[in-house]
Amino acid sequence: MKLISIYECLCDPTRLRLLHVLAQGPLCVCHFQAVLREPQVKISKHLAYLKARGLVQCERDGNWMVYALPAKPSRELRTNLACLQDCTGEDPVFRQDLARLRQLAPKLSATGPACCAPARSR
Amino acid sequence: MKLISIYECLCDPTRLRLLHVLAQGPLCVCHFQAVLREPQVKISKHLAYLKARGLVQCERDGNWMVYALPAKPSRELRTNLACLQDCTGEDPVFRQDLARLRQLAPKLSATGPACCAPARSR
DNA sequence: GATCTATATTCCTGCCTAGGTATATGGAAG
DNA sequence: CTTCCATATACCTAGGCAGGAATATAGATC
Repeated sequence: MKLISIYECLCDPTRLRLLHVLAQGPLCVCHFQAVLREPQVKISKHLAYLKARGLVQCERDGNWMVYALPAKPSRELRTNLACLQDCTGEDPVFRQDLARLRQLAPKLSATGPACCAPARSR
Repeated sequence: MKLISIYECLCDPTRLRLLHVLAQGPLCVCHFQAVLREPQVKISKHLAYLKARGLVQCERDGNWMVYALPAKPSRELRTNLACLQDCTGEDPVFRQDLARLRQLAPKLSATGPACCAPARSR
């Protein structure tokens, strides 16, 4: 029953925040650290959890790992992610995450979703 | 963060089945036993879990405890229950539960949501 | 090859939960 | 008051997960 693994992913606040932010577009781990203000281990482990259950995909880009929602989400996943977006509107934690993500926006459009990228080939 | 407790409730198969069946209307514990074909302890404990988090309400009717979805569900709960209904369509387990519920229908309309009720005042 | 950086993994501890068995409760009926 | 029925709770065991600290890995740079 695959639905269950979706809900298992959704029943932790950190993972909800990750998915909520990911809905805005792909992101690398260190950007997640900046947006959520949580330690690297915590972020990495929750992303691994999500990946093991197919809620996110990832791709290496140099030193950085860029995470994204699946290109072709299942019907259940699509429905539930939409539902999540629908439920996060008022909560200050989610709003603050988005606010910090927006602060990163200029850097993102310069370098892509991978991080700070001081000396990278693009 | 109340959303989390909703998802905590949704991440167990038995609880999903209970909520799915409850969407059809209130029901007593022994009817749940018949519909899910699960032992009484299991049903009772999961209903208690749901109740503790406000996903169901209950009311005593003689010897029977009748469980129901909240009269005024929060926005998050409403959205997620709708989403759940949307995701359960094809799964054989959920379909079978509904089929067994329908078999109980004549008895239900005779006695109300409380059980077999051999000698009851209505 | 040595080093640095970003990220992943391992190990540990504490907590929560699922499931079962046995037992308790609370109301109805005799 | 005793018995019976439906349901709830206590107790136990095994497993999973969250979080942190320390360490490993993989690619880039020198």
